[in-house]
Amino acid sequence: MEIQLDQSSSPFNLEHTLRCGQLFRWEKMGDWWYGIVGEKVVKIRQINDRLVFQAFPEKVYANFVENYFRLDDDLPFILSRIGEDKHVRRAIRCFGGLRISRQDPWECLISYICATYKNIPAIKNMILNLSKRFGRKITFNSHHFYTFPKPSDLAHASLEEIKGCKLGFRAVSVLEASKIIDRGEFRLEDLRKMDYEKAKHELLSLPGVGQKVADCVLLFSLDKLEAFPVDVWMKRVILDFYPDYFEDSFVERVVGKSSITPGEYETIGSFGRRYFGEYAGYAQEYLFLLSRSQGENMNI
DNA sequence: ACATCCCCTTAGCC
DNA sequence: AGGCTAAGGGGAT
Repeated sequence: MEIQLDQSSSPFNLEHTLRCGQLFRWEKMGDWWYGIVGEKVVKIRQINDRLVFQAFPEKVYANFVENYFRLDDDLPFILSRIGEDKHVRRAIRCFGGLRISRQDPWECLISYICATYKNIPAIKNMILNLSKRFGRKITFNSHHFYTFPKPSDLAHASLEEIKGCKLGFRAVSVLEASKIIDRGEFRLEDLRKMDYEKAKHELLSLPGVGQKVADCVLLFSLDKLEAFPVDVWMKRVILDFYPDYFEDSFVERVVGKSSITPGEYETIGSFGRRYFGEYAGYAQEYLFLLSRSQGENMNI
C-alpha cells in the first residue's frame, strides 16, 4: 500500500518523526523502518512524496497510517502559529515535516513511566525486554518482533519478573499502574474527552506518573496538543532562549540545577502553553530535536 | 581501560 | 511547604 503526500498542503517527514524520541518501537533496517504498532509489525519507508508501507500478520490501510502519524493535523497551519517564534522557525527549517504521533495510550503510559530518569537507548531496551517477556512474538521478513504486553499480562506478572526486564525502581510503578488499568479502575480512553487540566490531574493519581510523564502521555497518545513536557533538555532550551519571560531570580535558581521542582515545572510548562498557544506540544517537539542536534549527542 | 557523570523524574522523607 | 535524597543500569565523556 502507499500514500501519496502533498508536501505543500500536508508535509511529512518519516525520518524526523521516528527519530525525535517520542516513539520507542521503531528500528531502521536497510531502507525500511520496522515498528510494532498494536498487534502488527509495520514496515514503512518514504520516497519523496510517497509513503510505502506493509503490515504483518494483518494488513493496514491508509487510514491506519494517517491516524498513527497524525496526518490529519493541519501541519502548515500549526507551524505558521508556532513558527512566529524565531527559534521554533529555525527548528522547523531543520526538521520540517516532523509530526507528533498518536500512540496507544496504554503503551504510551507504561513507556513513559519507564522513561523516568533514563536515556532513550535504555528506555528502548526496557520496553523491548518487557515485550520479549510478556508480549507475543511475530516473525516477519526473517526478523523477530514482540508486541507490547496487554494490561492483564503485566498486572498478573510478579514484581521480580518485571524487575528482570531491567526496570529497576520503576518496576513497582509499572506493576501497580498495570493492576489499576487492568481492574478497570482507570480508563485511559476517558481522558480523551476531558480538557487538558482535568485529564492531567487524573493521570497524576497513577503511580510513577509525575508532571513530565503525564504531559508525554497526553501529548503523544491523547490528543492534548497543548501539553508541554519539560525535561532537562527543555528546561535548558527555555531558559536559554526565553530568559526574559521569567524572573531573574527564577532563571538564576533553576539554570544550574539538573532537576526541577513541581513548582518550577509548572512555571516553565505554563509559559510554554501561554507563549506558543494551543499547539505548544508541537513547539516542544521541534525545540527538543533542535536542542539535541545542537549538542551533536543524538543518542536516539 | 575505567571512573564518573548523566539520564525525556518520581516519591518519600523531613 | 518545599528542599533533599535515593533509586537500575546503560550510555556518554
